[in-house]
Amino acid sequence: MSIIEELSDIFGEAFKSLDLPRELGNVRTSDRPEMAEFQCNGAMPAAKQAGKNPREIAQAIVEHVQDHPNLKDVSIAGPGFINIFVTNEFLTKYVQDVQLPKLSEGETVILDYGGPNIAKPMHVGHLRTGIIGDTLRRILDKVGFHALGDVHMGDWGTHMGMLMMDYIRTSDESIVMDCNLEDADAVQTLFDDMAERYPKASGAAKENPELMQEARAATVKLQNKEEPFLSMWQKIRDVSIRAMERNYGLLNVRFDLWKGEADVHDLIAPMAERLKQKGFAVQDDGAWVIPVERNDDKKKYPPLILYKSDGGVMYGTTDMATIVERINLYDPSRIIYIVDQRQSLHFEQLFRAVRVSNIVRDDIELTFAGVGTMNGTDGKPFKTRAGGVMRLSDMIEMAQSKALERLNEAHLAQDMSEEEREKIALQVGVAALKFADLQNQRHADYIFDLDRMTNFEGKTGPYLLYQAVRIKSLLRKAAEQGLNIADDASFSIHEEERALALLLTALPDVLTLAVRNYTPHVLCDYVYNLAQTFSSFYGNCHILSEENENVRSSRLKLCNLTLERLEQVFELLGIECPERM
RNA sequence: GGUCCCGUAGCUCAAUUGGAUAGAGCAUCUGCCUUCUAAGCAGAGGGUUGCAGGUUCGAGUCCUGCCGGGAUCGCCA
Repeated sequence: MSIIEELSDIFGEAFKSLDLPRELGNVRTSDRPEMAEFQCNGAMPAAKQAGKNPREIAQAIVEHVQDHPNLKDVSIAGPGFINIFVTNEFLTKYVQDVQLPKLSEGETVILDYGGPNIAKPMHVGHLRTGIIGDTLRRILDKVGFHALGDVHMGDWGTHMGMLMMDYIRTSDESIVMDCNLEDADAVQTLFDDMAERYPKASGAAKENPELMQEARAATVKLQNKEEPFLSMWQKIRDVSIRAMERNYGLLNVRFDLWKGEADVHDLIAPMAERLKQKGFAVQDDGAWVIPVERNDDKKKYPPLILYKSDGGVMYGTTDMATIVERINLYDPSRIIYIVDQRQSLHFEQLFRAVRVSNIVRDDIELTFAGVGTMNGTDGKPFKTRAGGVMRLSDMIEMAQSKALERLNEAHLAQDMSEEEREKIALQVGVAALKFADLQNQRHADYIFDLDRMTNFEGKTGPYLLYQAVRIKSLLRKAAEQGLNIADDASFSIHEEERALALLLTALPDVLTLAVRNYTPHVLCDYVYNLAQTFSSFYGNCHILSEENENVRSSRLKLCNLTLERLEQVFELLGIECPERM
């Protein structure tokens, strides 16, 4: 139980004793620290329901909880706010025993937050869905779900046909086939070659109908598992996965499932047959579609296209088949799509289609967790200075080298080897990149400014790492000097440490909030707040030189607990923290 | 034209889902390094929450109508 939950219980009981709903007793942290540590606002809605004066109800509640041993002071303010201060003993207990919420008994949740196409370099567009999705996966896993991240790559479309035909036409199949997957350099060379070829092949096919025809034919042969297409495709896929693993790895973004559209190819025909037989799919303009209109739609709603009029399938079809596969293999209670907000219509169609056709039971929750577009400082979709699409690997490299520059300027990590410093620079750069992104609300568009992000001052990833490293350094010094850290019995919280102590207890409720709305940014807010409050404490209270043994050992304990909490959140955000810098 | 999203300090973003005096960072200004890492700390200035109504004890948040920006609207993904 969290401190908020226990307080809510106390006040919930009080409301219940007045024949009012328990929920009115819900307590929250106060946004007015000088007036209260916690507050309960239930008296006002209660007054509305009961037709009474809110202050009278508040008064009754206060009288009911007046002598509770955990509460130091309870008072009424304004129209009926109940302001709460807790006792030191109560706070001390919770500071030392922060339990993360248990929101599931191991239900399976599938998160879909990848989507890169094979044979194409990853670009900045993959950054946001990747890190938000990965963080949500970590959060859900932490609170008791069995969370599975699926990369769901695009590996089965006409773009494969175009690329393969290009190799065949230039008699360069061997470049693909002879590549040794164990040789990192060879893999990189082939990947670069594909990255260069694909846009050319694609452009040529768009202009020349004959080439397009060839590419389509090759794609069909691939889908029929014919050689040499199948082997070639497998090689291209393997090499691409290596590249994805590298990029995602640098960002600490992990997946449990490396599946792609190809994995569900064989499920499509039987699924479509069933849909036709049962009448869920109908013919329209030569295409097979699933109508998904509803009576309360204000405007006619476009159907999901199952088969195009030329017999080909669309991404809605593969997405449906993917849902079929996921239900068959993993029996999830939720599927969450962390994808670009601009696809909201597509997913609404998809969800309606699988519901009306009874592919998905009512008790399975399908969620479209759309993410906003990443724009440049001009407010338009993010581009490089030259106007092109920025590769993800280039962006990570820029963040790293900027971090290295700043480390040198600030005279940090100067006593280390160059290799160590490089590693720290990567950790700092990635922290900057991820935190800059994760702290924004998920669904809104946001402006991505590399210069601002790599400034490393204020509300940034590097600030967080800096605070954590400072604590580590302090604790090392304390250990060297043989100083004691307070144990449970001797630990006490003093006035100037109270704000920090209160924050240390707040993580469970923040986590619950992040899960409820799938919004990791509340965690960023929390961790920054904690780091800043610690920094203020650190500036105001000297620790190692404190002469009062009890005060010193208790402060060391607070340092320990703060570090623990910071590292817990870093883990959830997929941010690595160095030992020293 | 329909639908969806957005509009909060000079800039970039928050605001615990309807709560008290709308908070942070950057930028600007003032202090603080012979004591634990100054990527820091303490403080100041900066707001008609796009506009106009409505709902109620109470609105940045909900409703209606405007204005402005973006996305999207069947055979691409």
